[in-house]
Amino acid sequence: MNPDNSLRLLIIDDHAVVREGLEAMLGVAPCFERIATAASTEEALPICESLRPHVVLLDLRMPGSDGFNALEIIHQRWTDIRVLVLSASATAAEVKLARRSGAAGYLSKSADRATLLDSIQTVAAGGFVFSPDPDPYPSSCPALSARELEVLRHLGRGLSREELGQVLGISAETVKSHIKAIFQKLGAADRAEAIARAYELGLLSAER
Amino acid sequence: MNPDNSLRLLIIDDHAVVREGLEAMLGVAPCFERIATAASTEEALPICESLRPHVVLLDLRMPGSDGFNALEIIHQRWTDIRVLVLSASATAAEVKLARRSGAAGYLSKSADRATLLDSIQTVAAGGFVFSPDPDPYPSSCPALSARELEVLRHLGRGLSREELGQVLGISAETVKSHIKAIFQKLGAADRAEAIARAYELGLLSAER
DNA sequence: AAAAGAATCCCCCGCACGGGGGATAGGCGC
DNA sequence: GCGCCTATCCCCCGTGCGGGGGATTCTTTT
Repeated sequence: MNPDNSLRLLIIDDHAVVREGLEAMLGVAPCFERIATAASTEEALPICESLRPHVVLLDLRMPGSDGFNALEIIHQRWTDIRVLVLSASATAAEVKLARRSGAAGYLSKSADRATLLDSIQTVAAGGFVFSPDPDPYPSSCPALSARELEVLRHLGRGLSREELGQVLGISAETVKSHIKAIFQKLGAADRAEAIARAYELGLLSAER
Repeated sequence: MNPDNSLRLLIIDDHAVVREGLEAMLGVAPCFERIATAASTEEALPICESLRPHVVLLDLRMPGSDGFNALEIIHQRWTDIRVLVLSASATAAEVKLARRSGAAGYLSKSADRATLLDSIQTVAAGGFVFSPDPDPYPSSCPALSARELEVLRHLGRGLSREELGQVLGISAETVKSHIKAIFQKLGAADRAEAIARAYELGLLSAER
């Protein structure tokens, strides 16, 4: 599909182990012209500009500017760059959200090397990789919708209904409806419990 | 310290990417006789028996039987095997717990390749690696008091001030004071943000 | 075509929440 | 003894929160 030495790849992950590991693992494949790495979004942007990678491997969970930010920025600024999201927990809701944010694919870290290489090539060729495979995680959560997950994330930042509505461009009443649905699905009595349950279920993660 | 080709290493991580990445990354080092991998605790135990690795690289965050289990089992069954814990978030409490559970070392995934290799060799030689280095994470938490942490935990269970007061045997007003202090220390606007920050800072942990 | 779900918006209402003031004890350091 | 911190308790007060009831448009599924 892709001739040898033709792909430029950028790996964005805050963990050196994952970063260097991926580099070592993919470095032996003949299809890459160059593999670059970045530990943060800030570090990644100038590299995108200069290297013009075909594919970006992006970890969603990073401290500071979270992965979704990076995803949206890259997708909007360089529409030709294909972003393949690599995440620890592949929640259905998060996959959906990633897709809507412009990702070309979403891969669990549980994927093996062959799958990873395949996915990179597929994505580079203009394809999409959104495996509907549920991750071997607790996942006994009644699947929040993409919108609900988005609301939930902002709840964790201390936003009021009103503020949240402004951020999302919807009315505070709608936000209320979403929050109500979240409570019901997570079996939470209030926002605090909802956030706690979200962390326990892996819907939110400490290593952003 | 260690002659070439003398070390047997077992990598335990549920993420294939990390597993194979580490393998590829460490494979080039001359000090290893053999590197094996396992995706779960169940998979790892028979390998420990047959391979008798000198060092086990263990990821604490795994679904099902969590990492601490594996750590304790391995440490008790094969006292000569040195376990080097590799974790995403190096919470002080978690490091302490790992040490007490028999780990020979605790390393953040943010550690670079050289540090990792060093640590493996140190541990294999009978040494310990418990870097008191705070992770490049927010970690600027102004130390909640024991009582405040207790209150915080219950907040995550959705208790009201009144209920919380009954559980702790104090008045709801006092609970309010504690909550107020928690907000101030964590810079949170409300309970939801307090819980989120607590998880991010490692004050609360998803893998109980 | 019909059913189901998601996302959007609206009403009423009670009360718990969180911010602002305090006060009184006990423990620890020096 | 004096300061500092923590834990405990109390008041007032506005408003945001969450529960209850709805409605309308979509898309997706059946």
